[in-house]
Amino acid sequence: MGDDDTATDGTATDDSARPGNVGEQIEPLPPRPLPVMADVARAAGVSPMTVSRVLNDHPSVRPETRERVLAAVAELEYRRNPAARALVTRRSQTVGVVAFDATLYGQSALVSGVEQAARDAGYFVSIGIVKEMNARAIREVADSLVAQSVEGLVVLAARVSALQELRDRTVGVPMVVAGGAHRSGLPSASVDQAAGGRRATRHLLFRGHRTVWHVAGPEDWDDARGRLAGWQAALAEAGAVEPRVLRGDWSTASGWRAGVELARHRELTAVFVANDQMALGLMLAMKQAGRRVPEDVSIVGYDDVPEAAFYDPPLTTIRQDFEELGRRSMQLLLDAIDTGSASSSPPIIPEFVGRLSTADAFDLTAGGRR
Amino acid sequence: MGDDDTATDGTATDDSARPGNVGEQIEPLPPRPLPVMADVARAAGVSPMTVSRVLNDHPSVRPETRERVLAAVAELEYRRNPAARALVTRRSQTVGVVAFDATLYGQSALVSGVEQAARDAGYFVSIGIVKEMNARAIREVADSLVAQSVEGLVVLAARVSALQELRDRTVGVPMVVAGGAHRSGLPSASVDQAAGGRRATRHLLFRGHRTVWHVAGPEDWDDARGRLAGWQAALAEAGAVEPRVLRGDWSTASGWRAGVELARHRELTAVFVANDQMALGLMLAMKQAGRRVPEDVSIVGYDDVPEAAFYDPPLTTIRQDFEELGRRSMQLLLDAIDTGSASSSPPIIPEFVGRLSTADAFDLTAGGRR
DNA sequence: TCGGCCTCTGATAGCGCGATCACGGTACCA
DNA sequence: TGGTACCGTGATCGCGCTATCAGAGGCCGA
Repeated sequence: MGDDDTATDGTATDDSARPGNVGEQIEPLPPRPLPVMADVARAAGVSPMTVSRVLNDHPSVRPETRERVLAAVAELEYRRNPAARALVTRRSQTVGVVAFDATLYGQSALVSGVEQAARDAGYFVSIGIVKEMNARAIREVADSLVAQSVEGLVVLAARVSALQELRDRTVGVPMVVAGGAHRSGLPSASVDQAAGGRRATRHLLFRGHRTVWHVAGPEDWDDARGRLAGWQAALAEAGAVEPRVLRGDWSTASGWRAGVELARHRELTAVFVANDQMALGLMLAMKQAGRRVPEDVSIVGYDDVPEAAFYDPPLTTIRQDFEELGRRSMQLLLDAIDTGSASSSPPIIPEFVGRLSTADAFDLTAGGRR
Repeated sequence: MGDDDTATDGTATDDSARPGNVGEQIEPLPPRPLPVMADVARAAGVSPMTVSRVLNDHPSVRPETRERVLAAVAELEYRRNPAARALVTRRSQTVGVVAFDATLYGQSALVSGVEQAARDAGYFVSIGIVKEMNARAIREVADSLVAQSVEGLVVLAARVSALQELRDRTVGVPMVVAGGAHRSGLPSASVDQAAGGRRATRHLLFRGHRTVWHVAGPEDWDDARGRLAGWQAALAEAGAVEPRVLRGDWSTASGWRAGVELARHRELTAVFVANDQMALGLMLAMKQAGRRVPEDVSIVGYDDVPEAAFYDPPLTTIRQDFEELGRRSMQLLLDAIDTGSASSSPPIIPEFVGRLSTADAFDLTAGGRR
């Protein structure tokens, strides 16, 4: 191929089996003769500068000149070299996205929204996925993205503790958080989780349930905290007793475990679960324990994943518009890139979606079965 | 794309409020005084070239010189400018991923696998999401990624027709397909879908079911074709009659619709569904129609999404290792980038996961209900 | 008729890095 | 001791593009 692989020489070549860090061996690819701006300029009979102006939509170019240039561009199938462009403009036209476990529905939906908004704005999206959502891992990924010259970062719904640490030691580019980050002090676009939690809980209370149990998400996720706070607020305003909180980790399995535990509480008639996946697990555990949904136990989930309408029974839940959230985050980031100062956008109010997993608490009010 | 938006001409300056395409006004960001290689060189008392060599792990640098340089790098928090680097090496260290609806479990899991493998290899991942999986949309996104100088592309499990068209008009960089693409002639890493389909079907036949119905994925997805072919093969080798194929679009809703239709066939006792989501919808439809799972109807899904173990009943399914598939695709792509010639890797054999959605066909063999 | 100004275009000079070649030094052999 | 072989290092140049400024030409009003 190309050539070299400079390691030749070698008496003591130590070059192989080197851990993949800073250096990495970069062999130039065999040069394909791509046209450059000068080629276009020649073909169009103008100077390279004029070609540049045309491609940048600079106003002061005569229409016919522009035409000639564009014709030459099309003819040669010319494309600007983004590296050369980035070198001189100091703009990479790229933003980074830090995601946690892209297979979580919320995360992947956010990625979609962010990607779409970025594309619309002429930006590329470079993605980094962290296995564990702690500050060190996030920082590591964020740094690598920054090293790649992203102009800004979107961090997808992360742990509060991690965000706080991120806020303290800046990464060098604007950063926004998609999803809850109220307490982190970082600019963010978010959903009003407390409103969602309140809505879910009120629905169950209005249905006649004496109180509502809650299976929360991990303690240090802002989203989880908001939903929990909303649940507490709704119980308080109704004068209902607040049962002990159970914790899950968003996974279906953790919801099932919570369900196994909750099924022992025979007096329980209503549960608000902090996401749909956990609600699915919880419903299974309940049914396995002989408690029917919704006849014996009413359940409300959160997110409205596409499958939720087809759970058995179809799940009453709170819908978050993740794509919109992604778009807003991106808009915030673009503003921050342009103006240098980032702000937060007002929270999106989530939407109640009534399905069949909740029922009136007839039995209780009528003193029936329990 | 030629690009342009030639419509300018307009005597009057029409430069504001222009739709965000090629041109985009690029204003330079306020220059932050980042250190450059010369700064490091000065600090270390060497020439820029030596700094470059150290950072590229070039062998011929005296260890103590290297130390000095690395100390200076750390001191100044120097990071190489990737644009400048890319300009001269002609390597962007970036690969593109074209995904279709990132919220599909398979797609997002693939993204995870690809990202991880790319990161391990020192590459960045730029993502493009297509709304519709046709050749035009894919090509558009692929072109934009190529315009961004990605060194290669991974296309996630796409439609056969789209791939064929892609193969014919090359995009200019190596491309591999993650997921089925046997028939497309493009290099790919894939799962042996036929083996999976056969396994699922055989399981049901061995359980005593006279035959097995199939809810397939979209006709022009290679994955869907493979599973269907495996199903047909298993039926044929067992001498079972082959029922009419139903089609879904991978969505839970489409599975439910298929279920509504299948529930009318009272003689039906076993269904192999081409993915778990559709299986979920189908199970609900069956139950709504009064057919119990698995007592009346046995169901096998495909994918083993994390929720499948908590469906009601827990779903027997075929597990695909998406992350491994993503890694292999990336490896293939890296090979293609290095050697210029792409190959396919041997298909991964999916794994059978037995759960509770399938039962022996007692009734049938005993001539019982139907 | 001329100067001034606007419109359009081009020449030049980097952006920050790595490839190349040249060069001073040391080690080694005859 | 001289020559040869490196080894480690630096000077120079160019990657492809855009910012800047200068300049050619045309238009207008004085």
